[in-house]
Amino acid sequence: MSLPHALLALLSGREMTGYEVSQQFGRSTAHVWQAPDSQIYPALRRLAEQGHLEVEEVDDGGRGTKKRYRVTDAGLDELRYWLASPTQYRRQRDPAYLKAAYLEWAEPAVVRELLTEHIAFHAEHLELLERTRATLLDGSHPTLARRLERHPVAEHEQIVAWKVFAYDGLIDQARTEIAWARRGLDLADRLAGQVTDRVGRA
Amino acid sequence: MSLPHALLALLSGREMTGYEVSQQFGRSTAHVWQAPDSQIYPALRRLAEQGHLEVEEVDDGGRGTKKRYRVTDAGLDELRYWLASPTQYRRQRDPAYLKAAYLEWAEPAVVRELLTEHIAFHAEHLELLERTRATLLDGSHPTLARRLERHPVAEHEQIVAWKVFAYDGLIDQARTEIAWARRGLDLADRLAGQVTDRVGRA
DNA sequence: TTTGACATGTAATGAGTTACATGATTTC
DNA sequence: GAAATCATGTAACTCATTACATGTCAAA
Repeated sequence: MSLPHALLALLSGREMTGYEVSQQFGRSTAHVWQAPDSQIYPALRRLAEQGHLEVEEVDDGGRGTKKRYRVTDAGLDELRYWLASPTQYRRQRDPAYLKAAYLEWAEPAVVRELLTEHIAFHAEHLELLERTRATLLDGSHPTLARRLERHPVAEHEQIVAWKVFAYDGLIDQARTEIAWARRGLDLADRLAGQVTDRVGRA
Repeated sequence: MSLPHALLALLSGREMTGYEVSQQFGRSTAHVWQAPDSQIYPALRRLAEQGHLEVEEVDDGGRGTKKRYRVTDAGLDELRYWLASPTQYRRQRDPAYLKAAYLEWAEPAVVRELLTEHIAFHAEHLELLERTRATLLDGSHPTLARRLERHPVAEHEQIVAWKVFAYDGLIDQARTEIAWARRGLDLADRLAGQVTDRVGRA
């Protein structure tokens, strides 16, 4: 149930239209919380109904109207309340680890493909995370830059530091996954070697 | 959509009643895939309807009947098919990391509590994982022991190795989380120190 | 005698996914 | 002329969660 809080957190940086929010959810916020448009637009409407967001209808030059959302004081209170309430850890559900525990049912080729794809997936993710982390530090992250404008300079270091901290954790996670899958490939080789040995001796 | 596959994987070790399955989902399988009873019983029924499981009604001495489920050949095929199909990586949705990225909105005391709880949660989890890993290696893991009985000795090492591999990954994940949150506590101290400095100088 | 294990679910609700709908404008 | 971007959703469905329901038996 954190989607509304993810939206409040994102909009705490600056006001945005629904479309901009959905764009951010495809870029920066996506690293910690992903959601499709079909969840975002209704969630924004509900937050507005609850008074956590303020809506302004903006004319969009002939092609209809767009809605600009701004966090209200009640919305900021809700954000702080959520940060202070106990974190709801989600149930463990990891398809890759579930598969890993039962790899005795898979052919060696399947095992290798699975682990290779695990590495590829997280390597790509890792690269993206590292690139984004760099933009946080060199000031070229547009959403962060706009966020900082609204805060006194004394607070900037703190704001940046927590964002970098979050990315550091995600980067560590990705590296952990890659290292694990590499050890899995080594294990696959060892197990294959043993089978070969037995066949050779027979 | 991996719950049915988690059930097939678990039942590939030996036949079980619905209750035993739900017990295992509270113990060994839970580390990679958790589900409540209300999901497990209907899922077992659906797997039986699809022919992936075989049901046997067992009289339970006066107190009704229980159902014993056994994986069919079609069920094993489905398990192998699932292992070979591309892993569906789930959308990133981590409340702890979402909070971390916006900790500038939280009081220092809230930050510390959050990170301390993150450490406690994963430390407890880690301990459980390490204890379970040990039982896999010393032969005292009951579900694994029963699974091995049904396989030739030559395959035992392989079966155990993949289970241990999965646990090793989960253990690394838990350690990564703990290390990350510890660095967060250091960061909180550093940021608090700076505020104190400024106040001191003023 | 009450607690916990055994045994199997249903019902209501909420969260999340996939596919689709619509139409303008800008860029290649 | 086609593709991408802007802009906002609905509808149908599946998956997951929480709470509840029901009754027996064994052990403390």
